Amino acid sequence: MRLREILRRLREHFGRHGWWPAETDYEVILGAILVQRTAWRNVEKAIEGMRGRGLLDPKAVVESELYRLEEAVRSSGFYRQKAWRILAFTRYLFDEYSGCLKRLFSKPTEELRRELLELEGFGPETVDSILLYAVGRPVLPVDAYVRRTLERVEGTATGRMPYEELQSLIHKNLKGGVEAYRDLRALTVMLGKAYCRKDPICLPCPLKDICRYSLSMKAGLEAP
DNA sequence: ACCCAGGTGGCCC
DNA sequence: GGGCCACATGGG
Repeated sequence: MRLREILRRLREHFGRHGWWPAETDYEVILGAILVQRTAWRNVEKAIEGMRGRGLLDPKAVVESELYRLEEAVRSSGFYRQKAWRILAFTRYLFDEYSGCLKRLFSKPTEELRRELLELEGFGPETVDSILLYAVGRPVLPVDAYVRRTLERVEGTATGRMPYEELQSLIHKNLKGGVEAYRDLRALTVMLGKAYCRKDPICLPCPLKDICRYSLSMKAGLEAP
């Protein structure tokens, strides 16, 4: 897998961008839940909905009524499940860790990962996003953008591997630690958005000449 | 009136 | 392991 090369080109093209758009660790967790199968612009509204109701703080959330949380996050879609998942996680945080994220985060990566995966609505991508962007562990969330990028550069056999299998293959082939994984995740998202067919931007796609496959235009890896 | 977006869980074979 | 479905809103 040419992950080093992919990352090098993306960094050269977009600059370093180890982002997660959030002010606090708790907000990263909220965003990771709210963004499930949803466009980020709708998540922003939901976060603002929570901010407007004073709900960006775990203490406020755990004392809040479910319906109030639901109306706050309505714009993110699947709002009933998401409100419940946020409330259930926050209750668990208070029941098990006195509401202290630092205490939860102090566990070893594998143990913490297994524990978070037990929570309702915390699948592998949500958990790994939290591990990478809130806890700061070298774990790559394998999202749709990473998959589509690898499908085109390396082929569908790679892009469609089961989650854990693909993730460990990536971990084996890219050792740059937290910074590398944050950049790879962020920059593949930026690539997908920048080269979406509907986007008017017309620059050469930084990966075009190393793509073995171009399936559909949908993921946007075709240069315009 | 479609189709899609930075998933997850349940059910089926 | 893989295929299908519900979950729901906002934008193109």
